[in-house]
Amino acid sequence: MAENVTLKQIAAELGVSAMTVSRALNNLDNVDKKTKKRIVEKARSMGYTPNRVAKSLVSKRTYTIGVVIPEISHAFFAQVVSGIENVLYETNYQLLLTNSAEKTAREKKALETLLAQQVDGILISCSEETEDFSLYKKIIDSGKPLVFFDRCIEGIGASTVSVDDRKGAREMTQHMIDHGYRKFAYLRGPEISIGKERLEGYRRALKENGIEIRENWIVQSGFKEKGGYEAMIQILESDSEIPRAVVAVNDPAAIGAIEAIEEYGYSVPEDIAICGFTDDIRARLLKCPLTTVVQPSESIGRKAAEKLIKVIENKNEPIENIELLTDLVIRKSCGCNKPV
Amino acid sequence: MAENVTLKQIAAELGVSAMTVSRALNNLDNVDKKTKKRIVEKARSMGYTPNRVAKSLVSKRTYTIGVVIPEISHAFFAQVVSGIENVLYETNYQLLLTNSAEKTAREKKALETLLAQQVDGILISCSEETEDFSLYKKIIDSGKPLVFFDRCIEGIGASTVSVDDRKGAREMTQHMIDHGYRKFAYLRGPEISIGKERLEGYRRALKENGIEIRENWIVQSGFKEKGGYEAMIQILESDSEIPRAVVAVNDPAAIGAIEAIEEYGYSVPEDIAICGFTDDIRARLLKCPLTTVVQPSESIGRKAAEKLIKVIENKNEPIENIELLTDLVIRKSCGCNKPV
DNA sequence: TTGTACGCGTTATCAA
DNA sequence: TTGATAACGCGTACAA
Repeated sequence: MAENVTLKQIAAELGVSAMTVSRALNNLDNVDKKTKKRIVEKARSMGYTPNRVAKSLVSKRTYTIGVVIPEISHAFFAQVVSGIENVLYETNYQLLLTNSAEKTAREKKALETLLAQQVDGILISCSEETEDFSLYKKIIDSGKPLVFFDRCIEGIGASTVSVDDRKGAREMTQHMIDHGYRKFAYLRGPEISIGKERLEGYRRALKENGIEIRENWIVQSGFKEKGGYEAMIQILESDSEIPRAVVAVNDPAAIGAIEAIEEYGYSVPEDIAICGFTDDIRARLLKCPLTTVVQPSESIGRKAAEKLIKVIENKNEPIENIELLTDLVIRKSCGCNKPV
Repeated sequence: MAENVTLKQIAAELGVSAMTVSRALNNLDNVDKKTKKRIVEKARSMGYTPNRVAKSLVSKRTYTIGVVIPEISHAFFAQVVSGIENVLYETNYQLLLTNSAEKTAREKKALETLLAQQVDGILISCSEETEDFSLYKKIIDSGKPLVFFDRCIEGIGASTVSVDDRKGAREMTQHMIDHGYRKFAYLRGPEISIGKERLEGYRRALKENGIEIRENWIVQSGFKEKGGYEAMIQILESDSEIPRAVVAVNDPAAIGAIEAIEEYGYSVPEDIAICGFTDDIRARLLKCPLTTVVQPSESIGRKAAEKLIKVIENKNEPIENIELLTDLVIRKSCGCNKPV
């Protein structure tokens, strides 16, 4: 295969030095107009493309951003990535995408590879499994720019971009309370930022309204359909009673739970009202459209990428915890247009 | 910030040469066991990470694959990327993701950047807009491994991985014909591979059954909801008659068309039956679930990545046009469980 | 205006 | 078993 054309080759063809070619092609200094013209034309005709690898080795900049997400095929993350990509396109950075598949080990490997690749910065949304933050800390302490998005670790020296999960969950729960529900269950996510924050929002809302918090109705569901399904079954079988309303950590979990509810012969929202979080693309299309909390996914990606680039380009950029606002989307699954 | 540790630094600490460190860390040759142990430990304690940029400069390999897709937030492509990512993870390649946003200009820039980055190979699904294949041809002719997926250009020297679109469209249309429909309209995509193939499948099916093909009911819709909506309106207003059945180039177009149909006071499938292509995540969830053709999106990504890696690692790898099979998913929108 | 020398971090090659 | 040297392609610094 035709090897890539190099500065040296162009120089040889033209009988000038490689340096002159470099200068001409980078619009630098004073290069004789005629020489420059010859060089530019020759470069084009030979199909020259600057070798970024060599450039990076010298400049210690790769103009590449590493992104670690827990699951690409999850629509929310796809949209976040889309937001990131748009910013990087505008700013001439490249996107190196890795997937942790929710596994700590895979996330670790991804981060190490990104560092080896000399990415200029890292955007990461933590895997569901990760409990040990020491690797994040090490990277941050080494001075490598890093920004968390969506599933963030605050207080370890990096900026974060997330939605105000606690507030969103609290408002959602409050909405259900306002409608008269009193017997609540909660499908909780793992012990990472958003899981914790949303549960806390749920707890607050109940507490503020003097409603009993049944700990055995706060069940671990993870972030996926299957976990939601299983957690819901656990609740339905745990007691002689069933909850009147369920708040789920996200839409996939809620969708799984609905399946369980219906398998047990109950209907949504007449017997059990339920709401989610995320506004999954499917939420509005369900037989009983899901009430949920919208997260501005594309904006999260944009903001995170913008912040990261600021950090990269200005070492004094302050650490920020950026919170975007959520909105409630009231559909049918919360039963708020029907009597309790 | 703490600069990255280099071989030289480790060597200096240990009083050996950089070369020995390199050998020890790469499990090469004969390195004294004790020396090796000392080196490995030192490397770990100093937090050494090999610099891939420097490695690449020497080896001319980056273990990086560039992917160009038309739209990340499109669920189908997100799944394809997921399939690609899985293969790359298993084979220790990295994924450089770019988005053409369906624009030729952006696609061109993406390809040039990927080449400058010295990716080992390229996976691309053509943008909707692209009509000039000379850049693809130039890249392929230069010997840079490239594999098309989903939206492919055949016959210009690169392998392709796609579904048998023509067959899928033909079967879908045949299914509607079997159910008794005779007055068909078609929402067509752009003039790229899959657009052409599906239209051809549609034409064949009608022809084989001796059904009239109304050219003014074959309308350009593009690949998105908005285009489908507008195309459908054009059909509904073009004539005193309306079609009894509509075959759409993909699900988003069909979804847009359904909106138009309903706005005009018709219902699906009673007045107008419709089917799509892709099995979008929303298809099954629509008020009237959409009959469609399933494409094995994740497999497309896997196969394309696997083929590309074979091409990279074996220069004699033959050019193939890999076709994956589609399946019909009969839901309600084709009206096949109701009288015509 | 143009050229030379050198270094970025790694590996291949040949010598010790 | 280990080391010295050169090379990958480019850009900085200095010299001509």
